Amino acid sequence: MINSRFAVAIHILSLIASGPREKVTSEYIAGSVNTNPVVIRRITGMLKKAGLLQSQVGTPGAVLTRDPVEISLLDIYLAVQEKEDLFSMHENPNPQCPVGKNIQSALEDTFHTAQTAMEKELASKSLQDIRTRMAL
Amino acid sequence: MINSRFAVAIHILSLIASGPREKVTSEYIAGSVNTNPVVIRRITGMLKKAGLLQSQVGTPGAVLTRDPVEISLLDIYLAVQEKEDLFSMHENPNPQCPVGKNIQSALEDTFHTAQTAMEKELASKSLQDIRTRMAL
DNA sequence: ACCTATGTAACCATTATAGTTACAATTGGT
DNA sequence: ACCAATTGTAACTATAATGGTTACATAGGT
Repeated sequence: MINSRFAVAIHILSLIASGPREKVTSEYIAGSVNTNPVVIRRITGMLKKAGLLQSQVGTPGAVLTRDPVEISLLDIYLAVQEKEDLFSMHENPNPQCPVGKNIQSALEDTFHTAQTAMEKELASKSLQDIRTRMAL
Repeated sequence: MINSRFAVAIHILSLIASGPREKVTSEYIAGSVNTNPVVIRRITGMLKKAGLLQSQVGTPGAVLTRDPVEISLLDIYLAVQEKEDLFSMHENPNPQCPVGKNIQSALEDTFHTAQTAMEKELASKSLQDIRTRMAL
């Protein structure tokens, strides 16, 4: 199961896209998400590192670096996910066994295809699409 | 990240599809997967509950209930996944806030679409496809 | 100077996962 | 009838990821 950072990140970016900068502090966002401000700042840090927003110590709030139409859900997803593989493999299957020897390469390709199908779907939706769905 | 039970389950079913029944004991499978026999029996239990294989206390091994061509990777995936949602949501966003109020329903649909894209890909591949890739 | 906010580090509680030990129940061979 | 082997589970452990929390250094705005 994919962690809730993705959902929270979309929530955060939606707020930043809407509010005036000074309003969307980590404190304020935390109030909307219903969590601790540090959790927000942690995720904000990931989004910043990915180049999706800008912020500064001492200056309240944050701003998007580009238009919500230009931010795909895949951009957001990749920003907050540390593992780049969606599926896990078991380590060290027995190479003496025909199945153990070949299972990994066989699965690698299949897993990659499935992951790509999901990511393609995320790539086709923008932050603005989500905002529109919320009637913002 | 999706747990390795899925990969192990495919491994297990591949062995059962190949070997003669008496040979593919949990002990033998564990040797190929490189783990503990109980881990194998645990996953085998899930696959059995999903109707993908048959086994009996006292009788070594297991058999598939249908042809590998008729077992999709989605069947296997669903058999070993307990949560049916791929994406997590944050609980209790603030209903006083326009975003907090609408984020969940907005994401629900989007997440569902992305998950479906991935599952559709898994549904299009069979256990036999994997076996073929392993040259079995 | 003072207040407020960001950015991090450090720590904790909870949960999922995989591995392990132990054992009851059942089958088949002798 | 007995024994060995095997499945099916329960229970426990270790590890890692996650989210929440406290604490604090740093920077801006008044």
